[in-house]
Amino acid sequence: MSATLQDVATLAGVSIKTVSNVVRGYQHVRPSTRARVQAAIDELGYVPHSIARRLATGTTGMVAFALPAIETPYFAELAALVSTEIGGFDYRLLIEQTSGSLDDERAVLRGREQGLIDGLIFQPTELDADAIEQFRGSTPLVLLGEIPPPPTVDHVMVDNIAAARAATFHLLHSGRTRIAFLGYAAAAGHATASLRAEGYLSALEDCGAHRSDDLLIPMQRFGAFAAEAAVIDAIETGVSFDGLVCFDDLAGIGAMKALARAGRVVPDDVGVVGWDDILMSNFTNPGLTTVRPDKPTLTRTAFRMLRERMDGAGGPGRHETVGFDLVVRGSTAS
Amino acid sequence: MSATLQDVATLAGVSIKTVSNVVRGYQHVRPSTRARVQAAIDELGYVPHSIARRLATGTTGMVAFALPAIETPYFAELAALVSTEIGGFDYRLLIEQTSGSLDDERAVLRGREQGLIDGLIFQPTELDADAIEQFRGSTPLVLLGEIPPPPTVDHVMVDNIAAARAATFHLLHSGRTRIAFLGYAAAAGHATASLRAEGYLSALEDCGAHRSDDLLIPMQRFGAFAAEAAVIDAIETGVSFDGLVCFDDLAGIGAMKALARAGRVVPDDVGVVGWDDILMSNFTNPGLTTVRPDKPTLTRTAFRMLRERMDGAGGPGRHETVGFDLVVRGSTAS
DNA sequence: TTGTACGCGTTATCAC
DNA sequence: GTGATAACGCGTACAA
Repeated sequence: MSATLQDVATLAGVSIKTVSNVVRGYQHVRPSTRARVQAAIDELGYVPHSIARRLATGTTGMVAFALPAIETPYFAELAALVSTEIGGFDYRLLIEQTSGSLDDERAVLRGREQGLIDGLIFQPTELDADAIEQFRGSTPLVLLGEIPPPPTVDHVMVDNIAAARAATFHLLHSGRTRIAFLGYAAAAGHATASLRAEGYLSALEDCGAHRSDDLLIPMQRFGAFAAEAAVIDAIETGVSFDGLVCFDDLAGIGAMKALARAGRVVPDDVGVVGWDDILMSNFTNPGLTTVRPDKPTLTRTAFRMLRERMDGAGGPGRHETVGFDLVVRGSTAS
Repeated sequence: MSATLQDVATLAGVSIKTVSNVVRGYQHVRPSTRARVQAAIDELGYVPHSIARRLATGTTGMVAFALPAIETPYFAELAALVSTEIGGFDYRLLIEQTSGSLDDERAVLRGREQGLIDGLIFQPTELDADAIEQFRGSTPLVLLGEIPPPPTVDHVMVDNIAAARAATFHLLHSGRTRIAFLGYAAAAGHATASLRAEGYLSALEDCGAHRSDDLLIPMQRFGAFAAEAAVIDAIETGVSFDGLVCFDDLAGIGAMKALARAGRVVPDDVGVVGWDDILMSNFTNPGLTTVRPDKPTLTRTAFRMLRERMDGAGGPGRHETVGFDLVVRGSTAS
C-alpha cells in the first residue's frame, strides 16, 4: 500500500513527529534533518493521507454547494465559480442536488454525516427561515437566494424587487403597455418567484400601467419546456400582451420559442426580458435582454462569509446584497 | 460537540460495539437492546462521523467526477446524471474542474491526497494514454470520452466516427453538396475533434462529395462565442457551404447566430447539425438537429464499471461503447 | 449476543 | 530541535 508517516520516519531514522513537521512546513527543523526526511519522502513517494489528517484536525477541506439541480445553467455557472473560488484556498467542492425537494433540502442541512464538510453554501427553494433554523446543524452555513433568512444565518442575495422593477420599467419605457409576468407562483410560496412578481407589480403601479390577473402567467414547473407550454396556453386563451418579464432566462427562452410558433415577432410584437444572463441568452435570436446578477461577486462574497465562519467567527447572521445589471439585447429593441 | 458512539453506548448502558452494530444494521442484535440503543441515538441526535469511519474502513464514500468545466451544458448534464446515479448507492459526488489544463488533469489523476475518494470518473481532454498510464494512482478509474485509452483502464465512449458519419450523411441525403465541419483541430491533437472530423471526411468520401481544406473550419477555442467568430470568419473569407457539421451543440448554436447575422437562412441556405443534444438545442430557432449520445447509459455504465473496480475487480481495462441517435430538428429540414 | 482492545494515519502536547 | 505518546471516532478480531 501507500507509504505512511511511520515508513518515512523509519527510513529517515527520525520520529514521525519530525516527518510531520517537515511535511507541514514547520519552521524549526534542522536543515540537515529536513533534507534527510525529504529524501525519504521522495524515495517512498509519500503522500499525506487526508482522511487521517482530517480525523486528527477535525477539518475536512471540503465545502459543499447544495443547489436544486446542477444541470440548470444558472446553477452550473455558479458552481463553476464556487469551484474556482474555493480551489484558490485549497478547498474541494462537493455537489449536493436537492431537486427542489423538501426532504433533500432537510437532509442537506442536517448533514447526513458529521465531519464530511467544513462548510455549506446552500440555495434553498422550499425551506423557510424557521425550518432552516430548526434543521441546520453546527457546520458553517451561508445561504444564497431570496428566501428571508433566519436571523442567525449569513445570506447573500440580489435585490429581486429592484431588479424586477428595472426590467419592467425597461419594457414600459419602450412604449409597451401590456406587460405580462411569466412564472408567477411557479411553486406555491416560491420566494424568488414571489419577489420578482412583486417588483413587477410595483413597477406597473408606479407607471399607472395596465394590471390584471390575466397578465400573471403561471408555470407548472420551472424550465424552458414548462415556460413554452405556459405561454402557448396564455396565447390560446386570448391573453394579450406586448411585453413579458420572465422568471428566468430558461423561461424567457421557452417563451421566445412559443411566441415564434404563434407567429408573434420578438421584439416587434412582444418584448421579452429574462433573468440570470446565462450563456445561452447571448445566442437566442434575437438575443435575450436579461437581468444579470453579479455572479462573481455573489460567489466570492458567499465564500468569504463562509471562510470567516469556518475560521470561527461568531455573531448574528449577516446579510449582503450584490448588484445586478440590465443587459439589453435584441429581444427588447424598440 | 456532537455525540459519539461512546456517548450513545454510555447512555444506553452497552458497549460501543453494540451501538456500532445497531448503526450499521447488523442482524444479530437482540430487539430489546436495539430499541434501547436506538432510543439513545435519537435522544442524542447521534450521526456517524464519516471521516472516522472512513479512516477505519479505508473507504470514503466519495466518487469524483473530473471534467473540463462544469458550466459546459453537456458536462453539467452528465454531472447531474452521475450525481443521481451514485446517490442511489450512497456515494457523494466531488467535482473536479480541470479547465482542460494539462497540469490540472495530472493533479486529478495523481490524486492530490490519498484516501479522499474511492473512485474517479474522468473525462480527459489533454492527457494521452501513456500519460494516463503513468500518472494514475491506485484509485479505481473509469475514463469517459474519445481518447484511445491505455490498455489497463476501463473506458466508456460513443462511436464518434460512426456518429459523425451519420450526421454527415443526413446532410448529404437532403441534397446538400458542400458540407463543412466546424471545430477542426480546435486544440492540436484533440482526440474528440479529430475523430469527429475523421468520420465527417469518410462520409464525404463514401458519397463522392466535395472535399476541401476550406471546409474544415478551425476554432481557436471551444464554445459558442469561438464558434460564432469562426463561422463569421469563414464566411468573410469566402468559404462556400450549404451544410455544417459542428463539433458540439455550443458550436452549432454559435454557428447559427453567425449565419443569421450574415443573412444566411437555416435550414434553407445552410443545414446545421450539432452534437450532444443539450437542452438548449430544443430552443434554438429553428431547433438544432444533433447527435444525441445516450447519456443515461453512458453514466450508468461508467459507474457500474467503477463500482466493480471499487469492489476489487481486477483484470485488464474494459471498453464499452454506448449508442447515439440523430435527433432531427428544424436546422436540417429539407 | 455482546464486550475488550487494538489499529487506521495524522496532529498535538508534552517532555527531553 | 526532536522524540514518545495520547487523542480523533469508528470497525473488527477475538474473547467471553
